[in-house]
Amino acid sequence: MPHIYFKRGELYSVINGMASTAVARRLQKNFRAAALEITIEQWSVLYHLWKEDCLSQQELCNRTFRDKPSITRLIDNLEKQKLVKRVSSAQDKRINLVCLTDAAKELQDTTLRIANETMEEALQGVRKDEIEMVKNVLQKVYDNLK
Amino acid sequence: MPHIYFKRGELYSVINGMASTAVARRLQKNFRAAALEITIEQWSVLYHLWKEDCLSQQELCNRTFRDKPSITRLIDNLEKQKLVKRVSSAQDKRINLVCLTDAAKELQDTTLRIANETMEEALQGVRKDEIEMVKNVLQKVYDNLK
DNA sequence: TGAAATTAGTTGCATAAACAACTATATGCC
DNA sequence: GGCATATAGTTGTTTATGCAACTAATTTCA
Repeated sequence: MPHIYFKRGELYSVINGMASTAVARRLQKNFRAAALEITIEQWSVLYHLWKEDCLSQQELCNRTFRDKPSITRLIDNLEKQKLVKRVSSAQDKRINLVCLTDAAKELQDTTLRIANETMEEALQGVRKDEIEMVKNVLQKVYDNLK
Repeated sequence: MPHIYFKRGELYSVINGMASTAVARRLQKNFRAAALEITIEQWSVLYHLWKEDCLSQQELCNRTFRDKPSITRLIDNLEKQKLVKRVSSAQDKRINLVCLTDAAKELQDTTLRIANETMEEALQGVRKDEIEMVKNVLQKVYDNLK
């Protein structure tokens, strides 16, 4: 009868997303407080498009760690809100390029400022080298399971 | 025009749940492979009940970091699957105590073994002191936003 | 060339989460 | 006692996720 309960440091509490959920909720709350009508999931897609516009849906899957149906529906909703549009690729008709509208471009600065402020708040009292170490460990966990 | 993009170490990638999502998916996959018909969210509720049976829904909210409607519906589904039952508290009629059935008690050992194995796999190459540091940082993040 | 396999994206279905509004019970306090 | 307030839980609505099955376009290769 194994009553081990995650002897290697309570993995459950390490990685159950307690912190990421808290950050996500706070970020969503701060968006709402600024009258920004987007979800953090939608924002995470826009975030990658601001770095590089007109990515394929598959590329957005890779960069946001979501599966294809999730991206399909996020893009559906972003398109309804006139924040992106699907443009069929001329080279490969299977591919939809997802491109930002002007309205989405206008959201960039405000939402990134809010995200940075939220992160500052979340990481108060955490040293840079600690952040680096957390990043490295979480990356290793991700790679271990990939 | 703030093009900072999380200067304090790409908080987005630190905490966006990439690792916790990967662990959750793997755990779910391993449950399915063992013909266990529960979701990881349901399992996370059972996990706390195995530690201490007959908690109130509110207490389950606190321990699993979920809000009340989420717990209501998780308990609804667990009750449909005959894994828990709601017992009205004699002292306070507002309170439902959520108690394990025998069927749920039988799931404990197998699912905990699978969870431990999944965690071993996820944490390969990660030292104990690194796990401790990650726990501490994520706890600090959580406390900062609470 | 043309059939098989691969890749990109969509749809259906079940579960889960966030938020607001709601009911019911209990507590505080005058 | 009785009214105001707080607490426990439920319901409705919208959004998001996971999985499987599906269509359409492209690539592989005999």
